[in-house]
Amino acid sequence: MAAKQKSRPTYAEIAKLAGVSEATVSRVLNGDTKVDTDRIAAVNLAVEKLGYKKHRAAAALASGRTGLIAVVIDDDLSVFQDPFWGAITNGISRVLMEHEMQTLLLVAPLEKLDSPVAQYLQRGEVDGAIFLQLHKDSLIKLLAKQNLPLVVNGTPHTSNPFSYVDSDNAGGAFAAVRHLVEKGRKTIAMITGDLDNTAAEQRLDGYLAACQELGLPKVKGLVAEGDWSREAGIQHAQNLMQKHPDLDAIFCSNDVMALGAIAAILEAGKSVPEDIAVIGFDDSYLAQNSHPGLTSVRQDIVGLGMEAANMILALVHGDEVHSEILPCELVIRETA
Amino acid sequence: MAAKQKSRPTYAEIAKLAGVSEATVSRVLNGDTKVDTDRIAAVNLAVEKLGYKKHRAAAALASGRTGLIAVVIDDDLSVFQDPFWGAITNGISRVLMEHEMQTLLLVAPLEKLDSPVAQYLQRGEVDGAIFLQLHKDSLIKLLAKQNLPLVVNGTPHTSNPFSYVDSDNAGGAFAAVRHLVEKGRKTIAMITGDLDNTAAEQRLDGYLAACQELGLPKVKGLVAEGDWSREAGIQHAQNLMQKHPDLDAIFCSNDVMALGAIAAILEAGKSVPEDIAVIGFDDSYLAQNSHPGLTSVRQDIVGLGMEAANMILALVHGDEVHSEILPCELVIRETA
DNA sequence: TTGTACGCGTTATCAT
DNA sequence: ATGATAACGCGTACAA
Repeated sequence: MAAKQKSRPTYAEIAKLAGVSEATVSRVLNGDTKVDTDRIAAVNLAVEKLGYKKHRAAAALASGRTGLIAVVIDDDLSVFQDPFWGAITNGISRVLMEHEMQTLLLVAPLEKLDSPVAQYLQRGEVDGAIFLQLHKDSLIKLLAKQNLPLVVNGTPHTSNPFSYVDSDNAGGAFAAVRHLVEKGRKTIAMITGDLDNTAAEQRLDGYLAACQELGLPKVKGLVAEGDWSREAGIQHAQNLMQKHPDLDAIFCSNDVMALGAIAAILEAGKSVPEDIAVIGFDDSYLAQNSHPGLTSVRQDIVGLGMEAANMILALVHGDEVHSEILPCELVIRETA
Repeated sequence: MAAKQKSRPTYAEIAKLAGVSEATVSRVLNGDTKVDTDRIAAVNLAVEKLGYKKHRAAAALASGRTGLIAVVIDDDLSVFQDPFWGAITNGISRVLMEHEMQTLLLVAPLEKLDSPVAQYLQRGEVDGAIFLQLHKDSLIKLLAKQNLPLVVNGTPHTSNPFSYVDSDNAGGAFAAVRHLVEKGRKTIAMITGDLDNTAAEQRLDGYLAACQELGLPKVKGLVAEGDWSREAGIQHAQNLMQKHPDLDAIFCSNDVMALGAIAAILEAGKSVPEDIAVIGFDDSYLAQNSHPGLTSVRQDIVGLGMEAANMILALVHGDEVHSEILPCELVIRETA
């Protein structure tokens, strides 16, 4: 054994110093109201004096609660690059720490129901789990059955009663199109994300709703399904320009495709935004550092994380929660 | 089966099923060699049959080891956007999971020695810690004194014997300058990062070494100290172009400043790379999605994480480790 | 090599 | 409201 730790104070010492029983110490430290005021003070004083900190393993063993919340990321390539995870995890972690809970990071493929992560979650080693970018609902259905508190980032496919947080994707898309219309654009195309994805779907819905409500003429072939990649942005922008010579705006479901589209437009000898305006989605690092500056729909990613954390805390506490939709904000730069 | 709380199997049940004592079960499950082969088999069979998984809290309480490694991120704004931490954390997590260890994420400001994170780490609630992007060495000095296994990402300022992982910043910078020279560039400037930062320092060293070894004429004022920001890239590029009309290349200490420099160059009516070549550092998302494509020095970020994890595992195990420097690779695109 | 027995620090139940 | 005291599940001296 690596002998090292000078042994920490325990309830026994606090109890002795405060002149109460260990049970009372426990009550005070766990916020039990039915304790005499003087004794509460005495215990707190002793805690202070001894520099006592609760031993989490012992508490976990006795109570069955670990003080750990899992943040689960389905391990695919996007994780390596997308700053989204950093921001949302930051928001989660911040809130959890305020509540003396810790963030356990689980990054692994989730395809199978018997994957290491799936097993781990079923083992009761965390008090709850927050899923980021869930590809399939099967795992969370299983976990929900086992009464593990769950929060999902992004609208789930199923209408099952999962609590989730999400951005107002439709609203953000609507705002983008409205801005384009206000700028006098008439022929506005959209390059969507992978439409298996609910966010992509919602952004398309927002675009379609805006087109209709704002009285844009219905033109066929203005919507192209992309896959979030730069290449998709390039390809679809080229196609759209060919088929619609009067095209004067493209709304893209993320910034990467928007930058691809801009590259294609410039390559074709047209200018942005003079000839064709472009709006992206996410207001990512990319948008902020692009030249010309990319107009984009900002999500409050840290806010999503904080909401998710608050929800999981409520669920762990046994409270009811309702899903949260956070508003988006259009950040106007030079491309639209 | 309508039992609602299917309580998990414990040593008692395994012991009974395998016909051995609980102590023997413990020995088998912890890899003690001095156990009869037949009994090992019997225990393993029972474990399999019962679907037993160790209760980590109980093990932690009894052994003093938690099975948790903290990944500590000094909470500043960069965390929100920089994809670096996602990649490195991914590498860490992957390796730890293979060894049945979990990744505990600690994101908070570390300025003070008595910050919540600092206290947490001193409380023995993790078996070790990996520090990402450490600004000051004071905290790790304190923790090292308390024998907490530590690994730092990035070269520490102090020459204290901290184990660390880092990219070969100097080597990467050297390769960038060599590439520029090979392309016929004569007047190569550098915009550094904040030189308090060891990575920025090392990249500058690599640049200076290359200038000397490759026989570039010594010109004053070709090095500008930036602060990693886009604005720094813009400003310094403007200054450099003014002061050095024959400037034909700029090497930047990160991609953000490189993109800022490119924007400034284009704004000044010059072309990239025809008039002035630009190389960044990190080969980030930004470089990969920029237009024109940014030539940049790639770090093996996931590799850094994996190395860090392997090192901390060795340290926890009581082994000696030596710091690791991973090579960088120049990714050539259009700007140089 | 194996088993006994106790300890780890906290929580929760049960009397009082 | 308070205090004994029994779990919680595992690790490990010590004995055999």
